[in-house]
Amino acid sequence: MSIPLHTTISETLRSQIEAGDYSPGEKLPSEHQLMATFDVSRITARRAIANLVHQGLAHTQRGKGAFVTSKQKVAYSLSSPLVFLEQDLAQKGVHLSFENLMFREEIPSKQTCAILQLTGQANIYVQKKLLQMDGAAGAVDISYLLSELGQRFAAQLPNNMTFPILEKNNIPIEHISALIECTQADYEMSNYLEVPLGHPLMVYRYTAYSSHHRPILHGETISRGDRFCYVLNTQR
Amino acid sequence: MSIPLHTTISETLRSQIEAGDYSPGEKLPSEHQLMATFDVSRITARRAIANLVHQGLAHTQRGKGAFVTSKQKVAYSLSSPLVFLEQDLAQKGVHLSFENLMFREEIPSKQTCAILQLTGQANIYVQKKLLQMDGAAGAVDISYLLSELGQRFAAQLPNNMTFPILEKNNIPIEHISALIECTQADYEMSNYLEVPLGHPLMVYRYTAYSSHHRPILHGETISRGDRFCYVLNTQR
DNA sequence: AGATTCGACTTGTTATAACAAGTAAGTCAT
DNA sequence: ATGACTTACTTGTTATAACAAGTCGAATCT
Repeated sequence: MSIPLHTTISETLRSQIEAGDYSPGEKLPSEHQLMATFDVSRITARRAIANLVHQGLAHTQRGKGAFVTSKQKVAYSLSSPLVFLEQDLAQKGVHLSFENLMFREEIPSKQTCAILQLTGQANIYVQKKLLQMDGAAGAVDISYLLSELGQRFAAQLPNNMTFPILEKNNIPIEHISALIECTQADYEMSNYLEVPLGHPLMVYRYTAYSSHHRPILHGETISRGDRFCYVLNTQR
Repeated sequence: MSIPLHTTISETLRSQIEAGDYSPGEKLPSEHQLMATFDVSRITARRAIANLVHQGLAHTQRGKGAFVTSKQKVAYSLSSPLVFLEQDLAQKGVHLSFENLMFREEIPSKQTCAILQLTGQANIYVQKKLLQMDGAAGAVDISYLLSELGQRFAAQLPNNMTFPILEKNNIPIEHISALIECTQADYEMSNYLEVPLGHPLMVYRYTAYSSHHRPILHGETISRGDRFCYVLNTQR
């Protein structure tokens, strides 16, 4: 069984990257250079570069070229006691900032009603924030908050992360139930996070409970898989 | 600014998938059908399908066609008390089996030495297993075990998961330190896990400690991002 | 009834080609 | 020194084309 040409070329380039011939951030040969070097068509050269992009080893920019990706993940701790994202990243020398994309009251979906244990005709507040790490888009946080809390802190929430505001106002989070999965960037997320379509994303889907096991906040943090990871410790 | 044709087509197909026009497992229109429907070249039709594949919405098979992916993730619990993978999945009606790919003694890397706190010229046992869920490849587990444990349980370990063997032999795991990240499948992993190149994978990288905080096992479980997720509960 | 073959359909690979759109460096005018 | 313009290089989009390799169902043979 023969190996496709585009695979041969991309594996050659990968070996060169891994051997240190190309450093993170360094420009890879252009499509024309690859055509000449390997005596192939442009479509084959492009496919080889696309293979590297699909493996997260390179990224391309129209008019500029293809570059080796810079690998630098920030680890967020999931262990007890809860540490807030901003503080956790600040300890690691990463500046977290964010852009408020949405903050409004709306009718919750049935699923959100179930998760937040809402009765009657209660509304919720939905927030959407684009989190930037050292100025570069890193994650999108979408969350749903009990209406009474959304109203109460409407002035503060669009400009702050939610957990610290609750903490400051004597609404401490006692317990978080969460799921971690990875997905692939669709067009919406690829635009927000400045990644190619299909880029791996980590989703931290959480429900936060205050005292008496009351769910008050539900949401998900969708972060770039190449920029973010989670660490945790489990005791018997 | 105009939207590329291939994006228009793939977004149309995506809407149809999400509207239920195509059920999970159902065949999508062939490239020729898309060419006729949208009056485009084959390369544009192929690119539209590739967009869906990159988003995890479809998968293709040469000679057969393109199919809507079946979304079914298995959640593995990371919470205390530790539950072993086999039992956890069995409770969810998923049969876990595995194929032993490697079990041998070797000289550890410097990194593995540091993690397992090895002194002198100690060796370790490396194991590689392909985990199958209901017969389909779901994860690859690669782990490094203290040499004395590898030797002692050499007959049992290739045919069993490691944690239960240690438990049965009074070497209980007291604490696990772990990192969760996602990556993209390279050629090796795409072959093992039967996914396209670049498919998102979840990596659970762990170090397990026995009594007296002694690290005895280090490894990583690399699982298909479309088949697997983690759930956890965090208390204050 | 089962095995084999064949034809049609399907995706995968590789080629040539033209034009669009973005970037960067050099040149020129102010 | 700065801004505008030009040129060259780069990736992105879309087209046509041919052949390879896999799948499936129908027809034929044993």
